[in-house]
Amino acid sequence: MNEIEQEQRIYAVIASIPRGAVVTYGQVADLAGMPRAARLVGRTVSKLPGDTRLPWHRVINATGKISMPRESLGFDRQKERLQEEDVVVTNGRIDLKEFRWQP
DNA sequence: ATGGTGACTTGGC
DNA sequence: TGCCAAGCCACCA
Repeated sequence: MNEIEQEQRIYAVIASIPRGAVVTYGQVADLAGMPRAARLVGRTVSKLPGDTRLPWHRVINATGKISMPRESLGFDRQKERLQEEDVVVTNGRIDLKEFRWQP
């Protein structure tokens, strides 16, 4: 599959994440049929246009943390969006046991 | 070609 | 929990 096709798959997976739930980059990769491509997912997400409708904020890393510097603008943006949909974020961390989405 | 760099993950201590 | 080393994928200087 080509680049665009990979992006489309990743977008589709992210778009399917229900409100109030989160998934890890690796999980997105798996669901998109691209195991071990977590980094690709991270890179793809980082290049999303600022006005995208995709719920990219529901994607976090395997340790349950927001993958961005705590002081960054993006960090705050993601945190706000998550809390807005009742996802508990403490110290940039989310409890995967409770909020991880399992299709 | 070659080494460095991420919005990553896993295993070990 | 936290830090590290390796493995991993795509990109770029």
